[in-house]
Amino acid sequence: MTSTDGSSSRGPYAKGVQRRQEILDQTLEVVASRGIDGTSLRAIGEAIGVSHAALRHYFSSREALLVEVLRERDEASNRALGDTAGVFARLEFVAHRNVVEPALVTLYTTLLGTSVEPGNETARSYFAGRFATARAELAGQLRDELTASGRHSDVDLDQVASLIIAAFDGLQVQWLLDRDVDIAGTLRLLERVL
Amino acid sequence: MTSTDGSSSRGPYAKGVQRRQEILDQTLEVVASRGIDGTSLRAIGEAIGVSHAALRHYFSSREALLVEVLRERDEASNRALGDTAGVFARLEFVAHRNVVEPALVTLYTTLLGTSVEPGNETARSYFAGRFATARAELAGQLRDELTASGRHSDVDLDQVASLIIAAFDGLQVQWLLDRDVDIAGTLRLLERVL
DNA sequence: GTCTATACGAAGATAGAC
DNA sequence: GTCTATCTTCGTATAGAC
Repeated sequence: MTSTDGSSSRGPYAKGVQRRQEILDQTLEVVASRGIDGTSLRAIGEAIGVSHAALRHYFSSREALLVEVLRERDEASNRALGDTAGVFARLEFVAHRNVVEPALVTLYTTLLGTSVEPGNETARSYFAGRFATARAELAGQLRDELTASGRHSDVDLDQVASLIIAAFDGLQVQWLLDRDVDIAGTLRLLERVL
Repeated sequence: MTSTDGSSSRGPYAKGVQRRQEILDQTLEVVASRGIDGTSLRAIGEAIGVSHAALRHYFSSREALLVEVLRERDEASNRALGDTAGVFARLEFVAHRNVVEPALVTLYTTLLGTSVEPGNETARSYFAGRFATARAELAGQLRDELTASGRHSDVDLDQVASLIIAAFDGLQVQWLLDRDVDIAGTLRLLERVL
C-alpha cells in the first residue's frame, strides 16, 4: 500500500503515474525519430523495452496511446508558444515547428483520418473537441485583434476561424505529399486577404 | 481465345474488364450505403457475393481497390459537373454532392490520412497526383476568370489554388466531426475575400 | 483467365498467471 | 501492476480447379 486513499477505488499509484508518463514521453520520441512506421503496439513496446500488453495496461488502446502523444505534444507546443501575439504569428510558429517534425505531422494526419470512421471514438472525441476549442479560441483572438485595432468587420468570426484551421490542416496534408507546397507563404496569403 | 490481340501480353479479356467494373461499381455502392465500417476485403466480398481472393484477382490490394473507387467517383463527379462555369460554383456543386454522400467523404478522408504514411504508395501517388492536377486546373481557371473580367492580380494563383483546396478538404474533415460546420458558407466567405 | 480454398504472418485485444 | 499466452481479424500469398 503506497496510497493513503482507503476507498475501494483508489486510483493510480504514484509509481504507475510516473511510469505512464515515461511511456508517453518515450513513445513520442520513438514516433518523432522513427516515423509512424513502427507504431504498432509491439513495435513501440520493443523500442522502449516493454511488452505490448504493458502498454495496454496504461492506455486502453493503441488509439488512446497515440491520441495522448498528440495531446502531450499539443500542450508542449502551447507552452512554447507562450504569449506570442497575433493570430498569424502564432500559426506560423506552429507551422515552423511542424516542418522540423514531419513524423508527428504524419501521426496527426493519420489519426485525424481514422477519427472520422465509426468505431474510433477516442480519436473522434479528441479531434472534435480540439477543433471546437481551437475555433472558439481563434475566433476570440480575432475579435480581440479587431477591437484593439479599432476596425470592425461584418464577417462571422467563427467561420473565419474554421477557415483558417481548415487551411492550415489542408496545407499540411498537401505538404506531406509534396514538399514543394509552401505552407507559410500560403498562410500569409490568407492573412493578407482577410 | 476471345481476344484478337495476338501478342504474348494480351491484356485482360472482355469478360474480365466487365467483371472488374461490376466489382468496382458494387463496392462503391456498398461503401456509400453501409459506410466504411465494412471495408475489409472480406466484408466487401461478402456484400457483393465474391470471395475476398476474387477481389484481389482484379485489384492488387485493398488500397488499390479503394483508390479506384475514389477515382471512379471523381470521374463521375466531373461528368456531372459538365461545363459549370465559375470556380466557386464548381466547388459548391461538389460540396453539395458530398454532403449527401458522407460515407464517400469518409472514405476519402480515411484514405488520404493513410496516404501520408510510408508504405502506402498506391494511395500516396493517387493523392499526390490528384492534388497536383487539381492545383494546376484550379489555377488555370482562376487565371481565365481574371483575364476574362479584365482585372489582374499580383498574387500567386498556384498558392490561391492550393489554399482553396486545403480549405475545402479541411472544412470537410471538420464537418465530418461536427455537422454544424458550414462548408458552403465558409467557402463563400473565402470567395468573398479573394 | 477466372476464381475458390486455404494458409500465413502481423496486428489489436483479452484472460489469467504471477 | 505487469507480463505471457492466446484469440480474432485483417491483408496478403499461393495452389490448383475450371
